[in-house]
Amino acid sequence: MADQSQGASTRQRDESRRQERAGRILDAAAGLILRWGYSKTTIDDIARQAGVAKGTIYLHWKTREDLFGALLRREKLGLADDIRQRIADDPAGSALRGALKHSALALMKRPLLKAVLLRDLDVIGKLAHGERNSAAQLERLTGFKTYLEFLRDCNLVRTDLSLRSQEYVVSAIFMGFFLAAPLIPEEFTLSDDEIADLMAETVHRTLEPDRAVPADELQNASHAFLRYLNHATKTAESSFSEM
Amino acid sequence: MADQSQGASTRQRDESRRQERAGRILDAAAGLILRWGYSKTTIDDIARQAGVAKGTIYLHWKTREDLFGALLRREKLGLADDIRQRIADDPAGSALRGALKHSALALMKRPLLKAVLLRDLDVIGKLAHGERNSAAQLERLTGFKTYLEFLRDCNLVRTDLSLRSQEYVVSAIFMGFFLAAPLIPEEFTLSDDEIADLMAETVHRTLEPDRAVPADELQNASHAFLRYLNHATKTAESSFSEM
DNA sequence: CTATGACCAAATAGTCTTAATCAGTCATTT
DNA sequence: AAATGACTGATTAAGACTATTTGGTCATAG
Repeated sequence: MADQSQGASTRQRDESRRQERAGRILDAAAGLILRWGYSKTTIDDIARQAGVAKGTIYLHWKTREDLFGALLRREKLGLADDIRQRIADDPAGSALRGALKHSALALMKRPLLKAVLLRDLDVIGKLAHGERNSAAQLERLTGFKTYLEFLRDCNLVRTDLSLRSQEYVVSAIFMGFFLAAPLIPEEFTLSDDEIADLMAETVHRTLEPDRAVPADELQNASHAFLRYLNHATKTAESSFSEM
Repeated sequence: MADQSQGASTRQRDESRRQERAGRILDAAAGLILRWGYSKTTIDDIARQAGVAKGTIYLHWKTREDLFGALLRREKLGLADDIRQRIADDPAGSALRGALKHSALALMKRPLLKAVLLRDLDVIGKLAHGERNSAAQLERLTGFKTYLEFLRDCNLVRTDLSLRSQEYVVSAIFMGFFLAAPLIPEEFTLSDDEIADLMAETVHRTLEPDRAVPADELQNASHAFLRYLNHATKTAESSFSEM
């Protein structure tokens, strides 16, 4: 006999409906967590918001933490996709400055990840806590390091500066432009796009040589960054920890 | 008659002893607050540590908050002095980059103010809380603005960038290099001096024109920054609020 | 076979009472 | 007059107990 009782397409459809429902649940969780914070968001709330019974949620994830882990993972993968999209739409700006600018802009549109990055404890609670120097974060940074090393080999960033320093500079600029916004009095803040552009310019002037870069080298840089993204994506897929 | 019962020199000596004792008390408070945090530091602790009776503390300050206000004020004035000293010792590096570098280095040596800046709540508790957008902070920023405006007038910083953006860039760089250190995994951090130098270089390459600057213009810049410092100092003297 | 929601144990929040601590005062000592 | 530390009232912590909530399960319905 071919199939027991259901056709392959049925099984497939069931699986896709399942995925869609999982997505709805995660959507509900994301919305609630942003509105009420991590610790105040209960499984019952999520079930009600998603229009499923509580038990259904446990058909998808074993524990509450698994659910939030999946949510963060989805956010990270989505972020990586957004960045890839932006880079694809702007191949000219794919050197280091472009990578940072597009990452920043994409990140600003993801309030959950923004909260994680800014360690906005009201929102994420202890979800991403106690993992500050987690293996994943380290791996992410070392992945970034190989990207930077590649850029150095291509002379797409200055080489008269140690790799270590360069890493610190990139991190500091990225975090600074991000963190400054909420800490500065309102009347001094700028729009997301202005911030991203200024960040890009800062990185450019500080770390990139001012020679004109041929298009094919930009392609290389672009590919290297995509490799980094893919690497980061892979580690995100297999781990629960924070950014 | 001349004096009632004590000579002027005696009165003077008493006053200086008084000042010295006030200093000892503030020293004790600073040490305890750094070790145990603001909320866990009691007046009794401070008195014991300073070797005075509790009542004596109230001969100097009306309330606990007054004491901590005085402590913060003293720290701020000391910081300003340190910065002035550094600038005086390095007149060549007194353009914007030097101002930031010296401010950063001076600040790093003042753990209490560093905690306030980094909003290290474990240390400062609610001491500097609820004043985020305080009038003092605003005034400080506007004071900095006039400094920046002066630098623009002298062509000591780029003018092809709005003042507003420039302010944001300076803030972001300053905060970024500061905040990155504790958030980055240990094996990626740098020494204070390295950080300050990188910060200075970043500010230089991002905001300063690369023309060679004559010594007399540097003098001007130096004076302008000292004016800003004096302004900030004055507002610190008259107010209790945070940095 | 899937989805549900009543159900349970465990954790959390709330309530009340008691004990301890602390900021600030002031009578006493030096 | 200056300095002290025992004292006080008010705030906070601790504890004991109860009520509520919540993560997770599972027998049942569809």
